[in-house]
Amino acid sequence: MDASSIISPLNDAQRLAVSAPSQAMLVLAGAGSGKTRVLVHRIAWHLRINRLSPQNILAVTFTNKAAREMRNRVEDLLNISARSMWIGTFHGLAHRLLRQHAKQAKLPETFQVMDSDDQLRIVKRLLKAMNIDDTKWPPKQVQWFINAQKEEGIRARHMADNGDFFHRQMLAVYKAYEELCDRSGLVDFAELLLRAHELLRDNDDLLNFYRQRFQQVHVDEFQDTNTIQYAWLRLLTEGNDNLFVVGDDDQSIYGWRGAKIENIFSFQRHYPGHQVVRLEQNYRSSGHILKAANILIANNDSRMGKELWTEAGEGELLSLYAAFNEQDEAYFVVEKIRQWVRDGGLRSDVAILYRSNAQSRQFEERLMTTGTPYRVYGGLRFFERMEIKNALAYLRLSANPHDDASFERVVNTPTRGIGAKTLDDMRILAREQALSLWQASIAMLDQNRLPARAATALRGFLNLIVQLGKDTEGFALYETVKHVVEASGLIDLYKKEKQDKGETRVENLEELVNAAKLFDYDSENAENMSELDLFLTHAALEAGEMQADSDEDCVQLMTLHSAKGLEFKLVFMVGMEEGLFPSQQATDDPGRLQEERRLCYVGITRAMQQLYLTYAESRRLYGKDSYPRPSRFLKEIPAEAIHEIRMRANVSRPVASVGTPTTKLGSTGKYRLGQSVRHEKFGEGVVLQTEGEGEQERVQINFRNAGIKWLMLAYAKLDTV
DNA sequence: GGTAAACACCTTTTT
DNA sequence: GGTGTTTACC
Repeated sequence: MDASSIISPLNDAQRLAVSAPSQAMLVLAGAGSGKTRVLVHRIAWHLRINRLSPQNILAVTFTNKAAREMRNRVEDLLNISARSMWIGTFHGLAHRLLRQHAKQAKLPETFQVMDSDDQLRIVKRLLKAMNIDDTKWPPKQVQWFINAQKEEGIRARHMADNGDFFHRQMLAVYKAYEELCDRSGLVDFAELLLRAHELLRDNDDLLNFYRQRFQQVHVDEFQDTNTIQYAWLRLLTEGNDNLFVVGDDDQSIYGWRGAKIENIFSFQRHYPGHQVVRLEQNYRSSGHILKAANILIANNDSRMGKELWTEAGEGELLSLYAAFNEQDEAYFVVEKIRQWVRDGGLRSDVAILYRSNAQSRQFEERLMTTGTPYRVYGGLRFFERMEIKNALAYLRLSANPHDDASFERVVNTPTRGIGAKTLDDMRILAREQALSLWQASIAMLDQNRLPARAATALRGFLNLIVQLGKDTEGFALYETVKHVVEASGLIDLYKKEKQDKGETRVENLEELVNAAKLFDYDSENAENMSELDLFLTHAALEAGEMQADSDEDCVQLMTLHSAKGLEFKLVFMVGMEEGLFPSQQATDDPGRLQEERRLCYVGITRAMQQLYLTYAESRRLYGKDSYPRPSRFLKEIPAEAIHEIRMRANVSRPVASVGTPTTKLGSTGKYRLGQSVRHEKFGEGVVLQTEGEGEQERVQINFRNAGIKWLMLAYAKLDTV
């Protein structure tokens, strides 16, 4: 393979980025402009043209999926094995560094990664143990505080008491949390990054080794990096100017979880010799869609600046539909989808995108009643399920009994008579003497500090854990897992649970055994971890798919956030209302509002062929009726790119469109605009207007099947739905 | 220790 | 209004 074959499938801007000499490079890649392609070809360029070995390449992404894709595409393009190339997520790579240099990182060899659920449990427990009021210091907020500090590289010992009691308590918990994690050999997600940073920062020889090894460093989705991630990248590359970052400031939608869009600006300061390349040619969407996206995002300030264009034609106009309420909205959307399918379209080419998960319900119901297959993204993932986490806790305990998080989790699951009192005493002892719960239990048993019954129960548990380890010696991984889920009593526990739920739990545990069987133990990259350790790490670092992939052709339902990076021929952006999108909390903060606008930009640019925007003039929100105004983003999209859809009955709507909604109430107040009603003969419908009073009061109703009718309230038999 | 009632919550999410 | 979590009670 020569230069031309790496370069020829690229456009001018892509080519410029891929073939540039080694230097700091910022590639501003608009939506659908081929950013992954540029990364992959850039790596190929280094390997083939600059004759770098795969070991000299580092490539960092945010998700395992993106890492896998990049690796596969490099392998496909060059027809090589990219195994020895460090491609992975920030967390995955940090973990790898820590495993390899556990000692220098001041970690026990057996350290385990915990997920945010484990972390939250630990915080809750600490609050209780420290007698801190969890209404004034909510566990979630404490967790957030700890992670935010770590992401800024700040440890508890770096923080001064600023005299504020609230802050002092936070700090105290942070400190206790760090101690507990150290004692238990537990590392949370933020800790992976922070410790990997400290490891390189404090060990010159290590740092030099890796700086020499990684001759080219590539970063995907650079706009999503947080402080510590960027600091880590700088350690590895500053002075060498070998940092190649790809990102899009207009698609930065994770500021709320610590992503620093400013890193893009800092990059330009920190790497003065850098070059900027803009990828603006879009290969995804048609003209009107791009125009809408461009004009919308132009309302933001302090952008790097970028305008998408396409060689494809104008395409179809965007469509705007004003629904009466959320049911009508769902009805409309699903009808359009059915039409699409009738016209030969695939359901999997269709996405319904919403701002918040709660909005999915209406659409699910409608899809269900029409028998349209669909798939909802989000929710619990495989390794996050309770039964799976319980099974993993047993496995972790048998590998490392000092893992307090796992100990707490299963000490009394299934119930074995170890009650709150016993545990409380144990926690106090553990805290006072800085012991793990495991050590504390042994101490209490040795000192006969427990009533006979509790002592027997606790001894039983300790023996069980030890026995699990002994029994499974020499077992294959899946045999170990199988033995543990059975011998721990988990299978029996869930078999007894009420039919439906228990059954799926047992199935999931069986699936876990299966996952262990399929687990690909890559001993080369194992960093002297056992297969079990590696499996447990895999479970924490990669929580797995949301649900089993069905091969059925499904309509895709997801939040705007999870749609990032995906594309669909037909897209519905629903709930385009003030208070929903942009969300209420964002409306009074210009910074957050701009992030909402970027989110809208992300949504629009998901659409390849057709984009529908919908909003409801009335919506039940938290059990109350609301009459939201249409989203400001609708007004920002140029009118000439939008086609406004009229009602199905083809009657001009009684309600004002974009602007103030008519919220005139009928005199009875019973039939409000947008109210769903049922009529004996005409079926279900929606109230459009009311007029008159008392005997003369009439309502206009749009019946789903019978069309629009005026009915006298005095005679019509109407029920509210 | 398991269930039912009371209660708080209510963006977005990956590792 | 719907859901998940804590509390109260048997």
